[in-house]
Amino acid sequence: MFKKILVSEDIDSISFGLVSILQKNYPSEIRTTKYCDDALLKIKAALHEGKPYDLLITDLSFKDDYRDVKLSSGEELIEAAKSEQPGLKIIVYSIDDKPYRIKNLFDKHKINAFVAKGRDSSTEIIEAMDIVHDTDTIYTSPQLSHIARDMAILEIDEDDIILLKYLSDGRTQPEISELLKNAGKASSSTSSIEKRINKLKIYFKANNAIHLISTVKDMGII
Amino acid sequence: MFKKILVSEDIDSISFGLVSILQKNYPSEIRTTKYCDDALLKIKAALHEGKPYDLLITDLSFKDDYRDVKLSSGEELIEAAKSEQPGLKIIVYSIDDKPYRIKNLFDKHKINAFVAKGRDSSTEIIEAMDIVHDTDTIYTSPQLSHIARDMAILEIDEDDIILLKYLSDGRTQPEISELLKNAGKASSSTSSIEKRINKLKIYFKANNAIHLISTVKDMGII
DNA sequence: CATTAGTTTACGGAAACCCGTAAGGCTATC
DNA sequence: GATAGCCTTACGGGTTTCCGTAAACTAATG
Repeated sequence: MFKKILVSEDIDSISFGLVSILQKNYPSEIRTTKYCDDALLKIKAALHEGKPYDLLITDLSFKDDYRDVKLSSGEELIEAAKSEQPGLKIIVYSIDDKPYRIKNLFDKHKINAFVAKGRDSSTEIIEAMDIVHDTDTIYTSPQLSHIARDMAILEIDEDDIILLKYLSDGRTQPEISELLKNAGKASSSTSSIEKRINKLKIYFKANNAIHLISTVKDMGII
Repeated sequence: MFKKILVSEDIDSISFGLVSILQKNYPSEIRTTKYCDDALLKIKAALHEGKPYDLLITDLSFKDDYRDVKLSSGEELIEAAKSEQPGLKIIVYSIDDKPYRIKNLFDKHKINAFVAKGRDSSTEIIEAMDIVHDTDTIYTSPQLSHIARDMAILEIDEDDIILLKYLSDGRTQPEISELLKNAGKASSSTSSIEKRINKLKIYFKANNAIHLISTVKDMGII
């Protein structure tokens, strides 16, 4: 059983509800933070005291407000936390159920579970905690199981993402070519860019570039 | 003070947290639902019994799942609820802080308050409830006050929205022209469509159509 | 009815995008 | 080092979009 849990979630009602759910099920020590920076500080401090957290439950998106923050997203917090305390188990609790982001979380950030905010998230959180604690198996909410399938065929890379972002920023293809050349990227000719866009249009079944950007934005890829 | 409150929110942890906050402050009768359809049924039933709800607190977006639903969004629930019980006070509690949607909620759906899910939403909910109960003033979360300003200059109409949706669906301008003609819309020539797109590009400071669609999607207009 | 103002449509050239084909370059293998 | 396969780049012509200008239409006014 987890002894010391940190909850990182900015929306007060969610944080409140989440803590209630946890307390109802486990006699753990639970701390909450509303900012990623604070979460990292707490993790560091606990590590220093020799009483480290053994589980981090975090959201992905945090609202901007008046405060200047170093870590502005769950991804950044996870990366920072892992480099401080590599063994820390991490459960992401988020509304964002876009295949690409979830895939990234498991592949790059080595999170242990992804629980989607939803009608049954309280039971899923508990399930996830049990599995993550006892085994090295990863956990995802049942309704996201289809994503495992999507993930397999999701073969778009960093460069694709960059290109899509340039397009969505209103750059023309010659402009993008220049930008990529200056960034020292390979295959930066207008021709290659055309080809890449074409590949993406086929992949996402888009009629034209506008449709493509619309689609990838809906999917949360950019 | 509100005597009978209905909370319509699909994510269990939020619903749980919200109810705790309400109970801590008011001795009201509180019911919760995870589906808009159920919320409407509860409102109808209470009305029939002669013990109607006097406040509805609802989210805007609800997750799809296995259940077939008639009302799939908060907007639809609000419209249905208002037609059943015009006097019902409504507070929207949502993460979606896009000017256009909020403007619509106040203008078309005559909601009484909009509280943004955030770090201080528990106090804001209480504030909103006090104001909405005692007066006919509308309430919005303080951090959204800038939206009142944005709202004033937000002069895009239904036809603009339709056009933007067609564009984001990958239609060409001649195709859109045909579609609008068939729908019996005025100013449906390719020329007029060009002109309208151009107006929108200027308005949203977009370099090209891709950029335009990207921008309006970010703003939650479509 | 003539004039004016505002809106819608038409048109044409320039720019950007789309799409197929082909040439050039790199690597691996025999 | 010749060959084949793969990736990148180049090029050309067709389509779509972009943008300015002008014509046609509508409605209101004197």
